[in-house]
Amino acid sequence: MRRGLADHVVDRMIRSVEVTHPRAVRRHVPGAPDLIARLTGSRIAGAHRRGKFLWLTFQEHDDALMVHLGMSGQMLIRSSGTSRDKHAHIVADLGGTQLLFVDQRTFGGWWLAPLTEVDGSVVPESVAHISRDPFDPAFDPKAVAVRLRNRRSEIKRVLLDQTAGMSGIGNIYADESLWRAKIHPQQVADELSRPAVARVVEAAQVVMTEALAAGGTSFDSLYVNVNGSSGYFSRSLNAYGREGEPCGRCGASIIREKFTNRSSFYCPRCQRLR
DNA sequence: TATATCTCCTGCGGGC
DNA sequence: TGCCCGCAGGAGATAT
Repeated sequence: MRRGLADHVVDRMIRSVEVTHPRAVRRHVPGAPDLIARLTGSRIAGAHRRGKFLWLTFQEHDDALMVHLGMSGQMLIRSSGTSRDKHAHIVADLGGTQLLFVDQRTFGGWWLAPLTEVDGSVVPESVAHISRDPFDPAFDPKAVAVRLRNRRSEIKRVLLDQTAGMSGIGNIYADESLWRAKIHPQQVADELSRPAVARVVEAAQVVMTEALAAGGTSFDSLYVNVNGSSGYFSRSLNAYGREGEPCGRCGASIIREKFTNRSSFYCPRCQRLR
């Protein structure tokens, strides 16, 4: 999505902004009128990302437009005059084209945040606490493995914690990474061996690289790029969503278990709790 | 201070 | 057919 935005919106000026759902801008504390006023007339300078956080920078000022897609958010490019999507909560007119923020479940949103320097990188303040993701040039797998292994919590919880050492991993990629590394999701991180944690980090890098190459993981029309096309990584999933199906490695039936208001999928034979 | 749980939300599918 | 319930899940707030 970041790449798509870089291709379609960089160097474009925001001519007007319309906010039709207050929840979409709830993280912009001064409110929708302030967000609209500060974006209008701004020319987009760049599109950036860390983990699941996306932001646009501008030529005129040092505030970044933060974008988080939550579960169902989309950033879509449409020709002006195209019929409005029911869940298009924010529309930015770029002159001839529109940048839409569409979000069915309203977990995502837009807000402005000042840029700041953290650990040698310039990022929005909202991202200062978020760990680097595996595609960050400064991502250090060995240092990340040490940080993860310091946590006395289940390894899957640690992977989902965006501040724990590595960001960008959600429920799907956590299950896929742990399947690949042959680690049980409930294994406590600080009870894992150094090689085992290193294996998890490496597996996460591989899983996310493959997913990125496939355009992301899509199960339905909610997961699309800026042009509305879906990713195809879901066809490559080994554990997530495969309850009762044979493990591609050993043939055992994939198990689904409740995990903090969501589900974990894993192979009971390859991923034993030790 | 570290870790765990709750909450927000909408559309869909299943059960009755 | 219509109603109700559970489920999906990211991240901040709140609780332990």
